Amino acid sequence: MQQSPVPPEPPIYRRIADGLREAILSGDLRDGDRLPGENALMARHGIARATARQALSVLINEGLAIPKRGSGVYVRQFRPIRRHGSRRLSRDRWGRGAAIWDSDTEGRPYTVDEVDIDRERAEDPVARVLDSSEVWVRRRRYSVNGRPVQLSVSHFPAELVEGTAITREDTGPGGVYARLGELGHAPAHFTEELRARMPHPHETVQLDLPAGTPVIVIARVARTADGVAVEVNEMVLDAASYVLQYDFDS
Amino acid sequence: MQQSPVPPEPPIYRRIADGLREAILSGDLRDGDRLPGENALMARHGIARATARQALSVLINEGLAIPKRGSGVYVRQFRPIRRHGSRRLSRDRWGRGAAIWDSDTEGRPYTVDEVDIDRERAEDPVARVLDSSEVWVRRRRYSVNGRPVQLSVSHFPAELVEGTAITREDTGPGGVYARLGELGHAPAHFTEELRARMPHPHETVQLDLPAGTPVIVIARVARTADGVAVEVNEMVLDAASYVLQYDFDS
DNA sequence: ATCATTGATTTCTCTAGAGAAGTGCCTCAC
DNA sequence: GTGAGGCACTTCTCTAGAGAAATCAATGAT
Repeated sequence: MQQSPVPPEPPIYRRIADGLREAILSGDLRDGDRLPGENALMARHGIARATARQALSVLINEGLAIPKRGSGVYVRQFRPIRRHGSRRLSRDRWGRGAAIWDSDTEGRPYTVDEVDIDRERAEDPVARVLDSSEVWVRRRRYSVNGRPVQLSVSHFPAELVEGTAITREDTGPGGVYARLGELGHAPAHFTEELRARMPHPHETVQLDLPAGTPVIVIARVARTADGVAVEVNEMVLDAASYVLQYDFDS
Repeated sequence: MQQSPVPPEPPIYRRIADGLREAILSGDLRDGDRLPGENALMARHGIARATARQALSVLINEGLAIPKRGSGVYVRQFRPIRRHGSRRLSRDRWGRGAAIWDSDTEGRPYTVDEVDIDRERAEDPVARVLDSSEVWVRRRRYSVNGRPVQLSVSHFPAELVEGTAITREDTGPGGVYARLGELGHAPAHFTEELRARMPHPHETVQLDLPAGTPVIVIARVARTADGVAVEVNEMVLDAASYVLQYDFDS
């Protein structure tokens, strides 16, 4: 026997999800619009509640819709912030309007929600890169317009920054990089390693992420002109809130 | 009245999911191990099938587990490829062992699965950046070890590349960039815009993605030394298969 | 006018059961 | 030995129903 020549048609919940997705992607349903809810889908298609929920959960896990308990299911909106890798190269040499993706022009105020500073024993990869078993750790959460968008954990070699403003909440003008400069260890080279994955539960809570939202994880290593690593910074970004931009030559 | 002082304990399905996640993240369950399935969870916790499924679906949507119909649910593995942004800067100046995340050392063979070349009318953002309403489009799929990992769609201004090898399947030695160089339009500056999101259905099919896997979308613009855009390349990467690395100064 | 309460609507959690469909192993015929 | 068939086990899809919990608007009391 050959393989069945009829492509088996997809299950009900998927056909319903496909229809709704089509409506969203085609623009029939726009940012913030209300989708037909469980009851509406049950009535219209003559299906059980669980099946209607399954259809909606497809869109929710795809990040296209957001459920609001007691209210309804709504089309999600996407209005990201632009984050530049290397500032030095990305100055408006090639002007505006050249971007592929829309993004809110800078100018939105970043606020630091939570700060937590500690001296700790360094974990393995960090210890190896910084060549130091003890580190000062600065944990912060950033928000824009009241919405948390980024978690950041910076590590510094303990002996290097001991007693400086880097170990205090207020790092002074210019921030930690200015302080490192004063110590004769100004960062000159950066390496950013970048991944995307689904968030862990504590990240979901701290960033207030709806289902279906990945996070972008950036591990940045800052080095002096001599190649000595002076900072390891692991950032966790709400992927729906960011467009990252990197510019380079050659 | 004050707010309820008792934090309401999470629902059953979530407590079960938390337990399993703990086992995975702590290493009790390792790559490829089999998780307790629906029947096991039903028996052990005295719950209905739907509730057991709900617990498992949490882990599946988090990308921690992969269901295999007729067989079981298994712990997912993560062994990414490293992709370098700027080759020029990232030469081993700062040696090996300095990376934060493990990744398979290069050397794995890329293969191009599918190629599709067409002359088309350019869509809006591409037309604006390339300053050209007609483009040649090269669509490709890349695989590593037989697994598809990346989709890539390159756009070139039609008048610029008309009649060259860029419009043919075999672009010759050095690829499209060598051909652009021969035309006097060698790429010198690159801008990469980068997002992460859940995949669209056709991406799920083409990359054979399990649930809970985000994609990384990179829009790269290549420009000549004069700042003229000569290529727009939109890439879609399986996020579980990649670590991206960018190096820059200042 | 302002605030508390009520009620309708909505999503969320869970039970119980049933058949379909894919996987993998074992047995039996050859 | 080797292959075919069957069987147990697994995930997948769906039905029907019920109560909990959050939201939102309207109503009523102050």
